[in-house]
Amino acid sequence: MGRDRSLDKLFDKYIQGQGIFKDGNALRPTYVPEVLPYRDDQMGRIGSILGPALRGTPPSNILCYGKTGTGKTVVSRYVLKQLVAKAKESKVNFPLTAHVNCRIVGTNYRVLKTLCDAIGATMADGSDVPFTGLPTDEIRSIFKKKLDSESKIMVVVLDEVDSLVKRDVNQGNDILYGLTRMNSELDRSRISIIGISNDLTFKDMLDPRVLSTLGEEEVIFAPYNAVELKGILEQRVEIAFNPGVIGDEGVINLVGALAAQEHGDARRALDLLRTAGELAERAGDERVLQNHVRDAQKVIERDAITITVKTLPMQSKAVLFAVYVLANKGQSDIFTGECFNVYSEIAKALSLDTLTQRRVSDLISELDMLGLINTTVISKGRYGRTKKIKMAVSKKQIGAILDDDSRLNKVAKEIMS
DNA sequence: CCTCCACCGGAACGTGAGGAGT
DNA sequence: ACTCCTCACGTTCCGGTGGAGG
Repeated sequence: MGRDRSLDKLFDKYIQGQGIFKDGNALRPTYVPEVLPYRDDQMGRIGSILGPALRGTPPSNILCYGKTGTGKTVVSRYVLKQLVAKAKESKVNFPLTAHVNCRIVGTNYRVLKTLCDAIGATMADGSDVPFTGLPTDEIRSIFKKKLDSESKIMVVVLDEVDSLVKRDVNQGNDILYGLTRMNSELDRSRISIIGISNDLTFKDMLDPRVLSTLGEEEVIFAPYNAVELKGILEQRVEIAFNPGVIGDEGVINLVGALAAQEHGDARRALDLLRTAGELAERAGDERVLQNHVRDAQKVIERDAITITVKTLPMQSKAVLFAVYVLANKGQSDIFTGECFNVYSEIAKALSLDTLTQRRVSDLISELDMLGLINTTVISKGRYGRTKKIKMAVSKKQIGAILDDDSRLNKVAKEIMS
């Protein structure tokens, strides 16, 4: 088989490390850099709250607030890392730490399981605590016993705690209450908790008893402004890309500007930069240019839409499909009534239950909230009052995604005619 | 100025699935 | 194995309404 010359050259670049990326991980959300710019206030606050741990005094619990991509997670990780390093260096009893993402580990049991793993708590026979099967009480006491035997202070970071409470108000409160109460059941060890939330209103859902202990200290994370975003990007570019790949100052400015529109979301900015880099790499370009960034934004947005549409319940898909069909007929003004009629046909063709118009009206509102369509309530005077519906994303894309669904695909043709 | 359309959107209720408690 | 709760998803019922046409 003959060798493809351009591929050959492309692969060479990887072998010689001459590609776009030097270390793409530096652009991932989990990366903790050596230096964290612009968050001195927050680091100082958290540091001074946790500081007493070095003298063996249990620190207060902390709640961190701020929108997505404002550095809450990375700051807490960073401070804990430094704290442990300092303690080891000074030969004092160093604290234990654990980081739990509550959006992923959503139940009491699994939170405890994560904590057990973090401190190496095991079953009586020395094997790991099982994923499931134990009564929650038992895993709780295993954890307690092990922690107490360590005579240490443990700092637990509960990332995205709000999702815990949102999923199940009662259970969420139980978990938090159980953790905060544990201190009174421990003899030689202490737990302190750092809760991270991007929802300010989440405090309202907390049980007052939980709130009073958990919210002893609060740290607010303001969004990054455009200048700060630029600084962060420059720092990461150094680590992530090979020299000269981002030659153009405009690239960073553009990424910063686009992310600043999204309330200064640093995660978004880094994501954008990474995707732009990947696009450049895939295209075989040697440098990342502004058009790669623009393309990257489109790719990210398109992926987000694809995921929302694909994960839609079947009924909602049918409603969306109805809007799509009407929009494809060249109508720009679609009203609830027509939409419902078309939906009914689709539902019949799909042998789906036909929902009532009232329910469909709610589904339409949901699609609106997801940003897939736009609706406005208007009055047609004599001819009633209704919602005017418009597609909010490109017809082509929606068409392609819905066409991908085998069930919809089958009925698509007969409906469209 | 009044009417009256075609729907909006709140409220209360029904149902089946799934989890916790016992 | 059993009941009891809770929740998501739907339904039924209904009062409310902006403005074109009379």
